[in-house]
Amino acid sequence: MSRIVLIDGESILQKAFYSVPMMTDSTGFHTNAIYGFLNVLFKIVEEKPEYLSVVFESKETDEQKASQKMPAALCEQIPVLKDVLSAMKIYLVEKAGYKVTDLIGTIAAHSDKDLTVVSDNRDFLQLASEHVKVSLIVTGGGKTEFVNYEAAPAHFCESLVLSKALGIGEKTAANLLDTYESIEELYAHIDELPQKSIREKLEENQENIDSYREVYRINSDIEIDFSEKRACLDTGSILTLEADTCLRQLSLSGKFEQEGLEHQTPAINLDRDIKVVEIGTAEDARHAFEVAIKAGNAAVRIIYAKAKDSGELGTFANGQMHLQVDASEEIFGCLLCGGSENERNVYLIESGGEITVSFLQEQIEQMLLADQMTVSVFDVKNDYKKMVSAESDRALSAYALTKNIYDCKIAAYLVNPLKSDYAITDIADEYLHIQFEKWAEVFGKSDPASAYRGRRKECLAYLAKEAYCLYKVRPILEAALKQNHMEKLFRELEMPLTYVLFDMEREGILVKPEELKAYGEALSGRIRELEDAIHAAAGETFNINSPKQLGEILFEKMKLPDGKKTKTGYSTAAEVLEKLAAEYPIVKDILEYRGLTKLKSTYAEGLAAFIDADNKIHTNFNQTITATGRLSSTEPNLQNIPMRMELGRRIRKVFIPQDGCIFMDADYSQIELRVLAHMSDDAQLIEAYRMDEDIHRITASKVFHTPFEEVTDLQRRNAKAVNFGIVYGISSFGLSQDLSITPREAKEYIDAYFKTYPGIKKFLDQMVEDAKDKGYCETMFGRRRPVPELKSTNFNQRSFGERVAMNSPIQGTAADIIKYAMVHVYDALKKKGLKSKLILQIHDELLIETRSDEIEEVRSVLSHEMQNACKLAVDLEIDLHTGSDWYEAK
DNA sequence: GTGTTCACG
DNA sequence: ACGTACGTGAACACG
Repeated sequence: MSRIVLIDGESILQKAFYSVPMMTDSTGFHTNAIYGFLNVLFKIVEEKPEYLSVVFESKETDEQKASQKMPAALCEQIPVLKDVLSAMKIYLVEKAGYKVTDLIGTIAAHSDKDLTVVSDNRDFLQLASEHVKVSLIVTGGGKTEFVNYEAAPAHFCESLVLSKALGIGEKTAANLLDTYESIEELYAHIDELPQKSIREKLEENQENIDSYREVYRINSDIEIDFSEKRACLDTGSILTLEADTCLRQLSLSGKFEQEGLEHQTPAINLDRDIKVVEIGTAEDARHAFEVAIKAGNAAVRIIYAKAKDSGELGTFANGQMHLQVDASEEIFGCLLCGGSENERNVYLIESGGEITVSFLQEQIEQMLLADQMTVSVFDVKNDYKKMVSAESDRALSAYALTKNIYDCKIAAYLVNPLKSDYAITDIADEYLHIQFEKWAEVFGKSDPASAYRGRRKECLAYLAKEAYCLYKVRPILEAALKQNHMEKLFRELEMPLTYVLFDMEREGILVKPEELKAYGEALSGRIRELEDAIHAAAGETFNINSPKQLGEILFEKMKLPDGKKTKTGYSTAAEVLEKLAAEYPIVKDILEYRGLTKLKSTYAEGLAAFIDADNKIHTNFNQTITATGRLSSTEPNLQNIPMRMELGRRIRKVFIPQDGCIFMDADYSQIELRVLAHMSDDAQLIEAYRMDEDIHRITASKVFHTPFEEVTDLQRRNAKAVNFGIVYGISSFGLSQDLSITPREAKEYIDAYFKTYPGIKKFLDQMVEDAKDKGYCETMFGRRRPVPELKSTNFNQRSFGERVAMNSPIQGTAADIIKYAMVHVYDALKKKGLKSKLILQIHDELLIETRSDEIEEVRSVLSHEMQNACKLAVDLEIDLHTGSDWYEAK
């Protein structure tokens, strides 16, 4: 017997809210109503109804709050419940502007199946009939039960209207109607009524009766598409992995023990079940992509390597170098999951024969740019080279190029930026509960291209497993991002940015290898001198680079007054040595030696090792490393090229633009402090920025009660240090270290600062409180960082958590802003057809290799997009310079 | 692999 | 009574 169950969403949720004790997830989000609702739902599901749907009045949350005085703690649970239900693949019905009663009434009137309406609203009894069962929820004593009605009680509609209109009890109304049969009859015999009060009420409200009839009548003539097919319920799969992920985030996982609700265990053995299906003809390949596009959803893993080519050098027997040219073909293939009926059959489409490299690239690109498509990938920045044609690269914005791409690595990072690793195996384990061997466990250190050369089959089988996992995990990550309201950040910022970074890396930065070499050699002489002097002063030769040996020499043999200790011994950090430098020449030499060897090994020699055949350095920008949302740069790190000291700064002279170009460099002026001014809405700090004067001097003037013109250098320096400290999550000890003053004095500065800018104090306290409450802090754009340290019982850990809660929203918002600027600058340059290229980002700074004939256009794009990356209460100012090398442009 | 140091924002 | 400024990456020494 097939029956449609319709659940009145709001009324059940509301009932649950008031009958289940308050509970929250780890972030402080209220979950009691959701929990109660799901208990009801699962109870219904246990009965294995064939069709089930939850009906909501789709009101805006704000509207709800206003119109029904709904508590915020309940309101906030509604959208989340809807997400959970969607994840369970339960059919949600809602139509703006209509009451649930009317929606359900309409569905009931138009269905030829029997219905059950589950609600807390007695009004539904009007519908009760042979075909419509009304199930009213009754809670009490921790139990939830349903009272079923298969027929409306006698005179139900009339007594409902009467009781509402007169404000009398339903019982009283029903008794009256038992006697007089209808409201009209009642009025006809009004004089016979014994109670004076009832008579009066009847007389007063005679005109209202019809309007009450209207209000309580259940309409059945709404235009609504109710799809029985979509309501069809597969009870076995209610607890999908998406749903499980949602419930885990709500700390509700495992709280339901109803039968038939076992987790949908991925009864899958990747090695046994995932099959690589080789596609041999262009026609089959085309078909596979067509199927994927039609499904609107697929996952791909790309394998690509150039054959041994011009890059690799061989050696003749006589020692002469030569280019080793290997005739072997280009390796290019893709593993496509979602292009077949059975997702466990992963297609291998490999170049060869009639499947040419360019054909395959075209097919992939077509899928990438199709309408209504989602392509699940992993670390897509590495794949663009083969996924996007030169034409599209030239013509399309980063946003357009990435609109269909779903990079699971980026998504997993946004869900939780604190992980040390975002390998596919980690993601599969966490979100799919699927375990398989890490790449390195199978193939060691060899990259996919060389693994392919030696162990083709195994390599492809591994990539197929990855493709399958990406296919399965995408909806789960999507649900998690949706729940965290991070879809926009993902779609409109991080995904387009993947393409911007790809292009920056591909472009690289040109260097002058000979000058870099000369720079290193120039250091060597002085380094040797210092080495000799230090050894002579110590009376023995030792390794100056060994903190252990150096500590022993200085503090034991030479008996210098020891300062700080580290876990392993004496600290020889610059901070300690600087205090001794004035008195002991050897220490001064050591500091100079340290500085010079740092420049030589890390920069002169370190950078030289990364110069490619094109005389360029192609750094790697990592988008999934930092806890705050910043980028990081590796192999080599081009975000820490010396700047503060003149000698080191000269290294920047070896970074040069290509022929016909200059460098244009722009950096935000105190972006973090401006973000703080905006986020805190502190009137004083905002005003200070509107004055358009030296912010540190203004701060000094205000904090030390000194006229602006009379602020001393020391006062300004102190104010500047406090400004920095504030952004880091100030502590008196930290500030005292920085300024070499006592923590007592530091505290006085801080107190004076907060007195000057009371809004800042309030804001920072609020940030900590919010983070303690919710378990995470967030940026203006909704980027989150969990702060588990706040729960620590260890004072230091907890203090650290508090500083993180103050710093991360600021540093992270600044990171979001420059990322937006990058995407906008990139797209604007492309839209204007300019050939100048964004090549570096250094946290608050962008470097553009600017064609000499585009200087003014680029200047205008760069400054406009950086200054207008977002709207703040204060202006975003930049300093912009040009030059013929990076030293000059900065 | 971990700790120390130091380059940057 | 704790012992710190926030965020990174690379080189080097050492177990």
